[in-house]
Amino acid sequence: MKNNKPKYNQIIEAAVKVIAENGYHGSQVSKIAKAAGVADGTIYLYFKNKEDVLVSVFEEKMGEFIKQIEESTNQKQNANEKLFTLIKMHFEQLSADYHLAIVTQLELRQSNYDLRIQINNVLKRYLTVLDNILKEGIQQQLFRDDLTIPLVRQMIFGTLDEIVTNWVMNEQKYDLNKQVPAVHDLFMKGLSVD
Amino acid sequence: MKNNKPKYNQIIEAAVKVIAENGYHGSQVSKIAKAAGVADGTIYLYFKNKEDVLVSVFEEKMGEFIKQIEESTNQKQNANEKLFTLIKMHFEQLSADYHLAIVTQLELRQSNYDLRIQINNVLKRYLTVLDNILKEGIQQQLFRDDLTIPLVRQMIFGTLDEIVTNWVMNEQKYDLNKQVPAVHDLFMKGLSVD
Amino acid sequence: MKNNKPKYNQIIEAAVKVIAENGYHGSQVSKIAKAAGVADGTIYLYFKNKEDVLVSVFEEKMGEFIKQIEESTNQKQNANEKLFTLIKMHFEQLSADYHLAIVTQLELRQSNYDLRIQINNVLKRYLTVLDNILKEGIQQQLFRDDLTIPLVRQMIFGTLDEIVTNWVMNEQKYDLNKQVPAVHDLFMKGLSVD
Amino acid sequence: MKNNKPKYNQIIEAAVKVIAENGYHGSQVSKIAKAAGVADGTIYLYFKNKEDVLVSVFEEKMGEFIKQIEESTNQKQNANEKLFTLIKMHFEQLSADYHLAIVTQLELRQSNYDLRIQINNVLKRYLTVLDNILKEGIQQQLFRDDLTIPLVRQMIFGTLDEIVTNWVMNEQKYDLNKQVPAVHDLFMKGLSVD
DNA sequence: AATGAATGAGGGTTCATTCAT
DNA sequence: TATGAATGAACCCTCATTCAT
Repeated sequence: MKNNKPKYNQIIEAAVKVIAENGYHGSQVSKIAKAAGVADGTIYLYFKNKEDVLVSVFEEKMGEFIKQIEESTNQKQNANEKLFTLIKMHFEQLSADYHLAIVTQLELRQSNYDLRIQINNVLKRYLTVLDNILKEGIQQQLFRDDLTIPLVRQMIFGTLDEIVTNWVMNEQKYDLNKQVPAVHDLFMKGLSVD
Repeated sequence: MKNNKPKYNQIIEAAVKVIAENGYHGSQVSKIAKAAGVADGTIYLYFKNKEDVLVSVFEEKMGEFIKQIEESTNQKQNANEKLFTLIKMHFEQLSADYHLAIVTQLELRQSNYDLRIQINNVLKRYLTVLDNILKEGIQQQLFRDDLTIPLVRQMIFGTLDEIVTNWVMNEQKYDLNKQVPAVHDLFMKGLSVD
Repeated sequence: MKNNKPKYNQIIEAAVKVIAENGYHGSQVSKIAKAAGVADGTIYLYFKNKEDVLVSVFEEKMGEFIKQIEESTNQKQNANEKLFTLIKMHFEQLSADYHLAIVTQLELRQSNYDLRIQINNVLKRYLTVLDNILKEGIQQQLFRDDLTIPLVRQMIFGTLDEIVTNWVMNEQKYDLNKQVPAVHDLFMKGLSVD
Repeated sequence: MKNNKPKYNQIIEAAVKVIAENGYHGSQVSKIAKAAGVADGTIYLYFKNKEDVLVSVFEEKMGEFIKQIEESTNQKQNANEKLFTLIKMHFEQLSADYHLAIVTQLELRQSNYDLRIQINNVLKRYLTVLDNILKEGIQQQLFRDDLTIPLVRQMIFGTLDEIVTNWVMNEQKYDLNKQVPAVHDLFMKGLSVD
């Protein structure tokens, strides 16, 4: 198992730090290696190439990110609360990890098409969580039954992602966590007065 | 005036085509020049450097994109219809220009931080249009008066952007325009049953 | 005749100014053209190529420089006075023309081998003046008759050139003209005590 | 230590050869690398950039050149003999190294202002040797005590440099070493008959 | 397993020169 | 004569990857 090798994790952690501090294009393999305390060549004993390092960063970090959301939402009984928890956990985790937020929202987006395909694969698990909450909400008659699930999923994910990106680009000046109720309320009630 | 110079436009059009077909990192200056039917050096008579070409592509294309949305929404009387028109025009224009959709949704996002800052400046006009519709809707008592405008704006933009990006990444297999009423409905009514 | 064309001289004068202010490598044809108030292409109506401009600058300016020295030394009766006058005129003329001194001592030396060959041709007239003074001095029994003329010529030219170059590189902080008697004295008497 | 790295010296030697044979402007990094038997990128493991290679060539070669002169003159007892030895060593060393003479006398002078500043710094050691000989000569009452040392230093250096440059530009057709006594004699006795 | 010196392909940009007007 | 827009060849440097030790 990859993850049990200590150097593997050293490299992943170093990569997050280096990318957050130097940007995607300022993160040479040699810089990551140095930050990880290994030789350049050692990177290639644990990763196929540089792209594999970046994908792995995303997989490891987003895997944990999604796992936390899964576990937290599972503890809630109804879809409404689950949605609230998902939003809360999404904002909370990225608020808590300064480096990670920069890396996922800004830097890894500069990767090429192929890398983004792989990133999307990782995100599928997140989208599945969302889909399940939506289905459950409809069954529980908390959500409208005429909703197109993929569309709603895109709305929710697009919104959360946009909000976090804006927050990161504004140098994280305000408290993201305070937005949770308003965002949840917006999803639930929409714009209309009645 | 920049725009009246035919070579300027030739280069812009060539850049869109080359970037759409070769990806951001596969779009060398020489490739763009060849596609535009000019010499490499000619690029530098019209643009400061390669980045300036890319910024200009975005400015010209998104400028027109936003102008169309502004004009169309201005012809509508109430905020509800304006929002509908905005969504419709957003999807319509990107549906209609295969290359442009790829470039704006996928390729230009791979640009570095500085370029993305400039891209965001161009998008401000779009966000202003959105903000004005929202303010108008609240005044007209069509939208709830407890809405946080920046948040709603982020929701709408994030959603539309995510939907278009998904459509492009799915190789534009389905008809984006058919989604307009559902998206509009989603924004208006939210998820709740009542 | 080249010299009667006003544009020819405009370009020469512009070249001296531009090279003095921007250095050899910062003096593009377009910059010289602009300073001369002509179009880039016009340069090529009066000069074969850029190198020809630079050679012509040297020819024109050094031609006048040497002519002044020839005329002044011719008015002196003996070789000793002629040598004194040559040194005086050499320093005087370069002291008086700030731009010219920079161009001849520093910038044109950065030219390539071929250009320097042509520069040396221009300097031959100067060296001939020197040789004649030396021959005359020997005939007049003012100078030792065992002198090797080419060697002495190289000593005198090398010395004057080195002194002026040092003065230019020290940003012309001291008065070059005050050095004339000491330099002349040095040439005449050498280092020995007796 | 730089000098113990074999590649460092390979590159220096290759640079001298390439510059001597192709001229300053014909000496691309790739050409130097090829001549040194290393990859282009290897140059940048040992030198900051191309200019650093050229400065280092001058530092290494002139450093050795000056060291030889220092050691040889130190073995002589009086200033007169030291001056003779300095001239002799100056001519001897450049006579002995065909490539080096071309590089120092012709090609490196085509470098830009910044590089020439650094070259001048290297030469300061040579000028100090000269100054010390002059001071010693005055103390020993072998040289006139009314000499202005900087001026005499400029005369001697300017003369030697001009003589060697002429010899190189004449394709080294005559024996430079035979000139030593005459040059020394000229410095000592000057031009005057008495 | 680990090292790190060495590799070498690849591209944005400048600028002397040309030529249609 | 004069223009100046257009040309396109030329080059330094970076950095992901390899491989002998």
